[in-house]
Amino acid sequence: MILTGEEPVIPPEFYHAHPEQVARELLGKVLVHRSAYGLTAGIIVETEAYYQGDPACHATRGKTRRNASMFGSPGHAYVYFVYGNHHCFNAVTGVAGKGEAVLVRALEPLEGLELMQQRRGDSCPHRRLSSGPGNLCSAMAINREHDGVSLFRSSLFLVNSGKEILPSDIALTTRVGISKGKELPLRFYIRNNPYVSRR
DNA sequence: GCTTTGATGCACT
DNA sequence: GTGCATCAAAGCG
Repeated sequence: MILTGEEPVIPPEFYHAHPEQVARELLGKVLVHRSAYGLTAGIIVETEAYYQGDPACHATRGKTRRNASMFGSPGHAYVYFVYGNHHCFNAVTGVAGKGEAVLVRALEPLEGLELMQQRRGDSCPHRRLSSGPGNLCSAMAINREHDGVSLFRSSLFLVNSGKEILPSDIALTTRVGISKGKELPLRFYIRNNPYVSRR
């Protein structure tokens, strides 16, 4: 599949739903970044939901400078820096003020492959270009400058691919890398997709 | 202030 | 499978 540039941008209303639903529906959608150096895009193949009251959710202990954009309008980005090395990209969902979001964990590279490779380094195998939340931010050049930006009218946005993901193709598991709420099944990925970060 | 920990990834065994 | 780089927030006092 190749982007024509005519794909409809996903409207803000799409994000006005429970993060669990958005996490499921984001699979198969395309994340696009028009940077100064060129365009990169990938199909979302792995997501995790973080909701109000969820012990693993960054918003659970209240609003801080770091997580402030989580409490903003749905359809905006929440990007944070973690482990001193990596950025993680989320789409804010639900209702403004609640602090709910969907973490995008892996993309199937679609456009700007050379640029992604350049950003990730020559030794990075194709399969790992944008597999894992830190890797995908690196490949897409997503960083804290994107924290809080609109996902429907900025250079970072989502479009419909027209590709339909069947419920039977979606796997549901527990989330990766958390210590609280680890038993909750809130991770979604496209079954048998080679770009998913972990089985 | 000072310590701990984290929604990670990579090199190495 | 294990160890560790690296640092900003959060938690504590």
